[in-house]
Amino acid sequence: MPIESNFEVFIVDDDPSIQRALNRLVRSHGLRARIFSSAVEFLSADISPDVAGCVLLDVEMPEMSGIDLQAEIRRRGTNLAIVFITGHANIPMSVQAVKGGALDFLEKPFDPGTLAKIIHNAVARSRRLVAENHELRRVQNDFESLTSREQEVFRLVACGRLNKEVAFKLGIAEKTVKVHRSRVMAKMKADSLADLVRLADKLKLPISTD
Amino acid sequence: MPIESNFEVFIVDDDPSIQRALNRLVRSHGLRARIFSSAVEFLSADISPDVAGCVLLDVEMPEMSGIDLQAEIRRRGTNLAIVFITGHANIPMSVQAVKGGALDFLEKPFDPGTLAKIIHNAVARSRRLVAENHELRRVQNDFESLTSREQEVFRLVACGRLNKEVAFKLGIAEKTVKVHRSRVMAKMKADSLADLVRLADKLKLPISTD
DNA sequence: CTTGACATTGGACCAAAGTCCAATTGACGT
DNA sequence: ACGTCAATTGGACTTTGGTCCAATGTCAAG
Repeated sequence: MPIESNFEVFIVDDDPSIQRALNRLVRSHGLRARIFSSAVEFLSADISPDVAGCVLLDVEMPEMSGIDLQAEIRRRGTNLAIVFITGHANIPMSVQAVKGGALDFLEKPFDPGTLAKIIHNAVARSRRLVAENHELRRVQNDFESLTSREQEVFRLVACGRLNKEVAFKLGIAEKTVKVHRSRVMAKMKADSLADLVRLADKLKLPISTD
Repeated sequence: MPIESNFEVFIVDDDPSIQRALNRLVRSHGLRARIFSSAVEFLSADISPDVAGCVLLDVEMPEMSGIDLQAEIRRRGTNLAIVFITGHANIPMSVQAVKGGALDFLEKPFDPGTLAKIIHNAVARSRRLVAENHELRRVQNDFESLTSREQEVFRLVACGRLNKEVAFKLGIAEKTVKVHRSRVMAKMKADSLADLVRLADKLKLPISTD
């Protein structure tokens, strides 16, 4: 199962022989791989959240462990799928890794076919994450382009409030609410109230009933 | 940290000495525990989705393994948090368990304090699941109380269609759509369009733009 | 056959939302 | 001081949505 491109594989392992072995395997599936010998080296590559890819990660490395690197990768908001590949691991480690969102956790030596399947899943997951994240940032940008008043109106309208209720809560005229509201619709690129509500949910705007 | 009641702990292990040990530990936290010696015995208890609780589960048991039981528990739609506790486990097992949604995976002997913290998390998770599930079923019931026509109107309205558009799509008068629509609002107990949209999303009604 | 649920529509209105055009007031930066 | 942007409001409508009451036709179950 050859995987299309625009998907990158990052190999992070301090053992050159493992690097080569993984690299060969990855290439045999028609994928490019970038190789890093340490966690910090990988982090310095500063992968954009727009990149779909997966990280083949060794748990035991000097300086920063794979588990720590995973946390840092998550913190930085990349959208890569993380697959641990390791020689000497224990249960708590693997549990923490998977609980931390790792796609899988393989022990060496591993079956090449297994890795192939996992990479296939990684493609699907990472691409989905990239797409969702991209959409979320678009929505967030639009939201930030709203003036603070428009944001208030947005929130209240998304809670299902009538224009007159919004007006009362904000102490302004209903007419003014209409103006803000229509600007909100335009700036958020929503072409129906249903749309707007879904955008509000994506932004996790607080939904209060009061 | 004593945990309030209306939370049940299920111990599933074929070793009586382990059963007793876990039971003591659980009771010391002010919680009742029900003890089962096998997976099938536990399944025959047929736990309702309304029960908040956690299962302390041994992986290695005759007949049905803990992992298999986990799958069955999930399939049956209970809302219990699952915690594996085991003596002889391996990495693939723990990975599969956590990927399958287990809250945690402990090796014997385990630190009692660790289990206490885990049970605390289990309380939070299971209660949340129960609440969410309860709400979802309420919404599903309401949805099923709609006539098929009302369901169609619901779907289209939740997509942001105007009454006149819905009318055109269904080949009926706009007036009729209004009637269905107001019945939908009443039956779904939605008091605003925003509400209705969120209910549609909970039900995962298909959102088509055509 | 009768009853009841469901789908449909009309008329008459009222309420809510959306649209143009126009205008005033403040704050902020150049 | 000038220009721009944000916030505000009015007037005048048009469009949509929602409600009440009433009525007709279908179809299946009792």
